[in-house]
Amino acid sequence: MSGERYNPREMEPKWQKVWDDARSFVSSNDDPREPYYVLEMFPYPSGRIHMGHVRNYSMGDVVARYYRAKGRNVLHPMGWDAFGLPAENAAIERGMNPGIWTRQNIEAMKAQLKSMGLAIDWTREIATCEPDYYRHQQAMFIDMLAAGLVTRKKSKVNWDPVDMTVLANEQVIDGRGWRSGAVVEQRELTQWFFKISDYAEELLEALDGLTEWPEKVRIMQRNWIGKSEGLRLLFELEPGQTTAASSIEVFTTRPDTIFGASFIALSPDHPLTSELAAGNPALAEFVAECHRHGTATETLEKGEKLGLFTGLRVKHPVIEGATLPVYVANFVLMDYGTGAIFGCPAHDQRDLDFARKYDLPVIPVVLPLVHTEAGYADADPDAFISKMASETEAYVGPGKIFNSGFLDGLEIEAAKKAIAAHFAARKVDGQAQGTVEVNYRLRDWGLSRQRYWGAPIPIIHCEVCGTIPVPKKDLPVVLPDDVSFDKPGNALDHHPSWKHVNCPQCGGAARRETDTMDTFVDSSWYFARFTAPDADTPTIPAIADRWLPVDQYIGGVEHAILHLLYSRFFTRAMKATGHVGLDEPFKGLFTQGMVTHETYKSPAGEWVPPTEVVVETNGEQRTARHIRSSEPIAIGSIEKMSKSKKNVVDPDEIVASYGADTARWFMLSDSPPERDVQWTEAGVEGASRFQQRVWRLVGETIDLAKQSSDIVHGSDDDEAKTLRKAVHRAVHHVGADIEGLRFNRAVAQIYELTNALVRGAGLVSAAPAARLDALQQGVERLVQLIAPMMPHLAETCWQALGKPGLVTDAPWPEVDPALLVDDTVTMPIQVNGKRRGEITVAKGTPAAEVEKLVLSMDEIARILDGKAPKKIVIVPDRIVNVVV
RNA sequence: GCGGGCGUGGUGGAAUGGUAGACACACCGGACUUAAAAUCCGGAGACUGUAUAGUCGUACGAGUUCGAGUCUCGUCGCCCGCACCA
Repeated sequence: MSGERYNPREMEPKWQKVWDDARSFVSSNDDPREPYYVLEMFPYPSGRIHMGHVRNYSMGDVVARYYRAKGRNVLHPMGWDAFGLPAENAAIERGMNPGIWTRQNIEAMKAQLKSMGLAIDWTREIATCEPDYYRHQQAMFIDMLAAGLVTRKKSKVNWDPVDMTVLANEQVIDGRGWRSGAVVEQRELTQWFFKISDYAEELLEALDGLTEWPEKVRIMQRNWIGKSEGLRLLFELEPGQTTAASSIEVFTTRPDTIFGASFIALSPDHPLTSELAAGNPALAEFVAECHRHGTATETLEKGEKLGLFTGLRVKHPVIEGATLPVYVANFVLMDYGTGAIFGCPAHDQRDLDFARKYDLPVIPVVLPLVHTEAGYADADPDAFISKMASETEAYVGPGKIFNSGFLDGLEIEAAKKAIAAHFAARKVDGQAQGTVEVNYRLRDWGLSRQRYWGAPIPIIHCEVCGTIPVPKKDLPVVLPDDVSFDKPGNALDHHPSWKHVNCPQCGGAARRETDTMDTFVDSSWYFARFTAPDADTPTIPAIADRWLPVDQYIGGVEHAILHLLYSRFFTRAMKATGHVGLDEPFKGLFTQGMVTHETYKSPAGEWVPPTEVVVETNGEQRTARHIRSSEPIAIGSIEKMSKSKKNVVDPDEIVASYGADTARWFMLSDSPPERDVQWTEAGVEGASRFQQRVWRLVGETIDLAKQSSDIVHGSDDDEAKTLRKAVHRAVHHVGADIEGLRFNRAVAQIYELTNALVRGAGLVSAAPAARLDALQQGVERLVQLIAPMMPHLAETCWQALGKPGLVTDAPWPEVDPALLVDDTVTMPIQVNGKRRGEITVAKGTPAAEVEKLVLSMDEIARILDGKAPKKIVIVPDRIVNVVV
């Protein structure tokens, strides 16, 4: 049988059918074995899989197949994140119904995924656009509403005045609508929110427990939640002003710099600003100006600070008789803190920029430490004050408070405490002037989308009864199929009859909510639905709790914040409403890198796809030309595969020409999985060659066994022993590397083992009785090691070797610990830290004996040249270092 | 600006503080072949014209250590995330 090439095109569909028929990857909720849940982020059904999917699902599949072999009850499901804008765009551009378009895409992508030979339990497949899925989401929304986890409030949206539609943030490009090009306006709509901010502290604290998450993702979430501790502080208005208000409340994290305050600034959206603008045309114009610039990126990037004096003045809270001017400033945000600040220019960069522009006082109150010959010392106050008088950089470092009355001499933290106590004891408008407060950057999660293709929010608006949830017995609220997209705006809203219903409470005429849910809601619980995909309730809590949390979740970093944070919140909300019994959905998280490719450009400057380019290597030189026209092609930089740069490689074509195993193997080899991988023709060729190499090795082994069918196996000779050791080492390391998701290292181990086995096969004929058994066993183990990565090849080899059953069902090989250790060890010998030789001794040789041996060595004596060693460091079994 | 990460041969990358460059790709040489492909064997960090020898070498500069790619400090460069959050 040797000499015959392995044909993946023939074998891959064959084995896929065998696994299907045997229901190999269907997992049972009743299986008593220890569960293991591995999940890759489910795809949006765009219609075609891309190399990023291949990489993502290859990794998950290795984990799934490995833990199956280790005897765990593995859950490895797949579904579709099927709601979202592209379906509506297809409807508008091609006149296709979003549902039909989406379901066609799902079928096409499913076929592609199946051709990869993934160990997926397809019986649990779910698509978020199906009423069977979103009815449960609607039910949970109602539960969460009842539990006080949902609220309704006004919020701004991006409004495209030409298309008459609400735009998502990513549809706003440089302040204009992506389709119409019209300048986008901000409009206020009443929308639904999940009260995720109520969980800010808990979501923050629980991050510490997610030890199997990348540190990077945890930091990103921590920053996103953005906890800060500060003081709410009331500033009394001077009497006789143009407003009825008597005070302004600000939030600050630097109350210690209060003696350095030189102005108050209000957000353009502050209620007091609106009140004042009503009687002040210049201010009204300024506020309008700020709104126009609000979305324009140039303003943000330049960061120009603009403000307008309101004419109001407040009393300085700690300097008797002093007052501060009140400005409206473009850089003050309404939705953080109180929408008003006090400015201390000396110690805040923004405030300093503002002060320089409007010529406001700069009063230093924190004295930095300076480095002197004697060490660190306080800076000279007068010198610092005169330096700051013309300085353009604020001092934000540590130091001692000065220039600040009763705070003088305190460190910053102590001063914060002292000033907080001071203001807590004083009263303004009958309340404490200052209150310590913790603030979070995290806002509530607005889930309303003015879109057709999403899960309907199950609410009915009644003129009489108000906002009424749809009774659970009436769920699901199903999207109508007969919609048209010829009018701009929300097709659901335009539907002639859908929204007209009777109020479930009073029976009178009422109106359905026509907003649908953010698709992030869909993806915030699908992992739980997989545990009981046919249940009549959203979950079966006992079953969900047995599988969850997901042991290993794998996906792109682009979801590091929103999807993962929302899922963490939603799991808590599901717990609060009795749908699961746990807080954290994902125990282990892994974020894989992107797939990149070289870019190519024609002389005309157009991007050229790799399929139309021939790359030629001439020594060190690489040149490219067009496959048809032969015109020279410029080889450009390596970029993430994207349609716009045309540097994409279609997985279908790779599977058709090289087979799924080759694509999978290449995705796993070489590059560490968390880093970007570069797709290269040479790399794929190499993967394909390795596949053939394994196949030849198997064939050769079978031939050797046939030729030696009459020999009696004797005991191992040294070659056989060496081979067995190599095998056990490889089994050990590959297992550990897969568990640690170091697939590239697992691959390297397998290469090494293959090299050893090929060499071993060449040595069998000389002594078959002593060596054949070791080879055969080694090749069998090799097949098992590659099975999680190249499962089709592995099955073919397994069968050829005459092994019963499927390698997919074979238990992971056991490691004999005795074969992992050598009885001798080679220790390098260093002289003054430089390697000068080595010595091979029995393992565990005592240091004293090693020292004697080393000093008696000629080469060492030569290097020492008669000098006596000052010290000899010996780490047993590791290294010798002679210090002269 | 703030936060995080990274910097190792021609390339992707290995290396619990202990022999730097495993493994692979590309390259070069040889074998087989009429020839090519495929395959097999071998070479290879740089420099010292030779190499069983030596020197240098993990972005750069210091430091800790018997010993540093790995730890500490500083500099430079690249990448990512957040970005007027008071």
